[in-house]
Order: sequence, then structure tokens, then C-alpha cells
Amino acid sequence: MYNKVILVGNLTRDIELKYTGTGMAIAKTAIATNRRFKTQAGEQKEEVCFIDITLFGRAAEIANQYLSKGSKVLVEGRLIFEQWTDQSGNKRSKHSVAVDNMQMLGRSEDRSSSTSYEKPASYAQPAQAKEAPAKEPEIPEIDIDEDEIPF
Amino acid sequence: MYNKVILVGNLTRDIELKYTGTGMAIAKTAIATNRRFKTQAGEQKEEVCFIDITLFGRAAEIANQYLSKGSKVLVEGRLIFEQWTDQSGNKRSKHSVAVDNMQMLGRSEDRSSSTSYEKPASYAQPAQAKEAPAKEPEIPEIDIDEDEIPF
Amino acid sequence: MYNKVILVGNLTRDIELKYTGTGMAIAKTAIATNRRFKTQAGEQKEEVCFIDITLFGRAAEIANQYLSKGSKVLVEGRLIFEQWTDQSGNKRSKHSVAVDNMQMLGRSEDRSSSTSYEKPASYAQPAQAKEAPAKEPEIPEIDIDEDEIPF
Amino acid sequence: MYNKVILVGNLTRDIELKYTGTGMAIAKTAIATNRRFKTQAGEQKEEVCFIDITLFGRAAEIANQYLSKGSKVLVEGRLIFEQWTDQSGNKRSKHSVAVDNMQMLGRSEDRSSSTSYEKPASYAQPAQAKEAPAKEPEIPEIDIDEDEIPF
DNA sequence: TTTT
DNA sequence: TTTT
Repeated sequence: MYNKVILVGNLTRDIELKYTGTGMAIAKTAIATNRRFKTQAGEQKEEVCFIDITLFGRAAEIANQYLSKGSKVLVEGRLIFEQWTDQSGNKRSKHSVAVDNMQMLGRSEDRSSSTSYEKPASYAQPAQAKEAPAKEPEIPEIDIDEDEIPF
Repeated sequence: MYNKVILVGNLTRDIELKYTGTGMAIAKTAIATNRRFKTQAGEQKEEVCFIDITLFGRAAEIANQYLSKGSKVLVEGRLIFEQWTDQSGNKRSKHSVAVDNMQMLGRSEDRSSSTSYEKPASYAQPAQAKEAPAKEPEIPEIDIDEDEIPF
Repeated sequence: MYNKVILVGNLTRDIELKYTGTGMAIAKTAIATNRRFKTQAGEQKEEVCFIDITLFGRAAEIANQYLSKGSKVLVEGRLIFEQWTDQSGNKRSKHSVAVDNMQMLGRSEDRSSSTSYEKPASYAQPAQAKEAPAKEPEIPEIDIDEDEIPF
Repeated sequence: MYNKVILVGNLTRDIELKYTGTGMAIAKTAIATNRRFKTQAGEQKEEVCFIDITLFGRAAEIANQYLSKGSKVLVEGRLIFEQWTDQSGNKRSKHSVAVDNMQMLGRSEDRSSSTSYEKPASYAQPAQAKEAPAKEPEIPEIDIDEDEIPF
């Protein structure tokens, strides 16, 4: 079978880092992915997908070191489905993403997408005008070793 | 931004087909994706991800015509997050997948994956021994026109 | 950065298995992915993408054991670009896919896709009529350990 | 079948825009995707994948308007394989990517990835220190209508 | 609520 | 060089 999720978005909260009994790091946070679109009636709308994400091992520690609320990232992983019964006896469930590859994309391009093709004249400045920082410190690409993932 | 989900799995229920006021078809069903893995302790486990999926337009109608509970499919789409307040005033939310590409993969390979590398000698017959049907009726590949998607 | 390729198709030749000096298995083969489509003039056409693929480590050995020319598989990996100068001094280059996840999909569904939505009445039998084999031997899901990949 | 390529990288040359006889825009350029990795011997290396990409219709025009050599983008599309016989009678072939979704990611994060986990202390500044531009002009997300693609 |  |  196959289960793949790839999201580009911004973290909606700072990372919470914990350690398992065996000493493996687990980082939890959440991501928001925005999608602008136009309805058939022609009005511009936006839908946002929020979803919790979990990282493991070194990746969790690196994410904790370099990322925080607002960070723009690409995450790749798989959809996880959890079920449980809450204190009042009701069945509950939730989806999240177990991340096994994360790329940091900076924080500045959050507003870079839209689909308003109708008004190309209002696009203002071309991309090359956005030029800016250069020589940045090297930030690690996170590529998680499957063996460190506990489920 | 970017929001992509690709799942291979089996439908967990038959398709419910409805039509919007404007006449567009909407098909709802759900998929189960299984993942076998071994714990660090070495025991074989399985995790299942269940998630609702929605198809639109012609794709919804074709899915309704060719697929049913148990069908094996590859679906590609995006994660959707919905929020609402239930009758007792509690905030509720759910994730699903809005499908924009679906490939039918038949129903027979469901048990084709595992990760028990420890006993390669027990894998029994090589793949080519599974040979079977041939000339099948042509079943359409579903590739949805973005314009038919209402959100 | 990010570099992901996901292909479903048939192997165009048997696997060639070799071992590196350090004892790591390397399996080479190629995949064909077909895509049916209709031209704006309405005629049905087909494009095929052939590309070489390489697997490493246990995955190479398992692929060699279970797959052969014609096998239908899903492969996930990254695009590789190689450049060299041939014997007559000409620059040559080629693309291939370094696979890090492979799912076997059997051999029977090869003709399962088309896009001829115009004649739904000719789709003949619904998918559920294709039912066939059952209890198959467990075939391993190949999920390659990054550490075994030498480049 | 299924044929998906997702790449994040930088354009290696400016876009060449042409129009077909029927008036459809076709934009051609190429992308470079870098991957840093460490050999088993522990030395840091980098592999680069260069590949030509083609965009169609409005997406081609928008890309031509907003992107140029060096632009960082995420492209999603499918692998294309072309074959021909050159002037000296030799068989030639090439792979490229037909893009059907492109996201602009700015130009500044090109050096954002590495895998040198061994020296985390040398990673210098955390990501949040890179903060910079804000209110940018809205740049369109390119999502291509399948109907405009001529093959 | 669940598929194989 | 090619698969179905």
C-alpha cells in the first residue's frame, strides 16, 4: 500500500519536544496550508487546512532547534489515524501526519500564492524584485531514519 | 503553498452519489490504507489509516459506476479540514481528502505488502507465479477537471 | 530542496543484480508508465514514459526475488541526473530514478486506465466483476534504509 | 497508471515563451535540485539533478511574467520521455517534466538544506533569525487546466 | 462506521 | 533496449 502526504505551509505553534522512555525525541507541532481559489460565481476564497504533525529522533531535535511558530516548511510523511474513547465514553478520532522528511523554506513567502488570474495587471512586482538575503548559515535538511520511528 | 495526498488502499464502504443544485455529482466514500511494520522489539504490527474521501463531477460518476466497498484504488488529492459546532455547542473538526485523480488497482493485491524481511525463505512463490487474468474491459482513468470542483 | 518521483507502471526488463565491493546489492531495471489521453481533436492517444530505475540493499534483493519483466509496481524515489563524456568526446547525460520505496501491484491491471469518457456505455463490466485470486503468499513491502544508499 | 514528479529547486535559465498555432502559450526552462548527503566514509557531498521543464497555457504566461533564472519554485507534473533520430542517424532520447502545478518559493532559501548532522553546533543562527521581508505583492499560484495541455 |  |  502507499500513504504519502506532502504539505507546504506554516507552523501554527512552537514545537513541543519530549523524550520517550528509551530516549527518543518526539516533536509535536501543527501546520497550516492555505489554498486560494475562486468559486464558480467568481469570488475569491481561501480554505485552510490545519493538521498536527509529529517528528521523531534527530529530526525532532533539529526541528525544535530551527523552527518555531510561523516557520514555513515542506513536510513529507504519512497520514496517521488514531481512535480512542474519551472520558464521557464517546468515540473520538483524529488525523495527523507522521513526518519523515522536512525542508525549511523560510518565513517570508507565506503570502506567495493566489489564483486571481483575472487581474494580472495588479500583480505588481515581478518575483525578481523580491531579491533579498544571501549567504545564510547552513540549516540542515531533515531526513529521518525509518528505524527511529516507533510505530 | 502545496497540499498533496496520495493513498493506495481499499474502499471501506460503497459510494454515495449525490447531486448539487447545479447538477454536479459528488461521490463520498472512505479508504483504508494499511501499513505493516515491525516494532523495535521485533514484533510485527499493523496500523490502519481510515479517511473519508470525496470525488466530484464525472469522476464521481465513474467511481460510482466502477468502485464499491473493497475496491483497491490509488487516490491523489488534497487534505481538507472542516470545523463546525455540534448540537451541544462543542467544537468539532474533521479531515478528509478531496480527490482529483483516481486510479483503479483491482481488488486482489490487498495482502501484497509486509515487511517481514526476516523470513525471506517463506515468501513462497515469486510474483510471476501469480499470473492470471488478461484482456480486461477498459476502465477509465479518472482525472478531474479542476473547474468542476466547487471549493 | 525536494526531489520526489512516484510512478506506477510495468518493468520493461528483468532485474540485473550486482554487488558493490562493500557487499551492497544494487538492482537495475526500467519501468514503463503509460498515459492515455485525448487530443483536442478528440482522438485517443497514448504516451509512454520509459525510465531506468535502481534499487539498493535489501530492496534490491527482494525486487530481484519477486519482480521480473512485466511486473506492475509503484516506485517512489528521486530523479538522478548523470553526465559523462563518451568515447568520441561528446557530452552525454541521462536521467534515472533512485528508488527508496517499492510496492508490488501484481501483473493483471495493466489495462485498467483510459480516459474515453465519451463512451461510458462501452466500459463493459464493473470492477467488482473482475474478482479473482485470493489468499496470496505474503510479499514484502520494500522500504529502503537511507543508510544503505551510497550516494 | 500514475506518473508524478515533485521538485523544489531553482530555475537554471530564463523562460522561453512561445505560442502554438492554436495560440496556446508554451514556456520552457529547466530546474536544478540539489541534494546534500554524506558518504559512508563520512564526507559531505552534493548531487544535482538538472531537468528541463515545460509549462502550458496561462501557467506558461504567468511563469514567464514572474520567474527567471535563479527563481526558487516547487513544480509538480509528470515525467515525459521523448525519442528521435538525430541528423547522423543515431537514436536519441530525453526526459523532461510537463508541469501542471507550480508554486513560487522566492529566491533566498537556496542554501537552506544540508545533512551534516554531525556538527549541529556549527549551524550558527536559528531559522527565526533569518526573518526579513513582509507584505509582498500577491503572486499567483499556477494551477494548470488539463484541457490546455496538448499531449 | 470501517478495507484487505 | 522496452511494459501492458
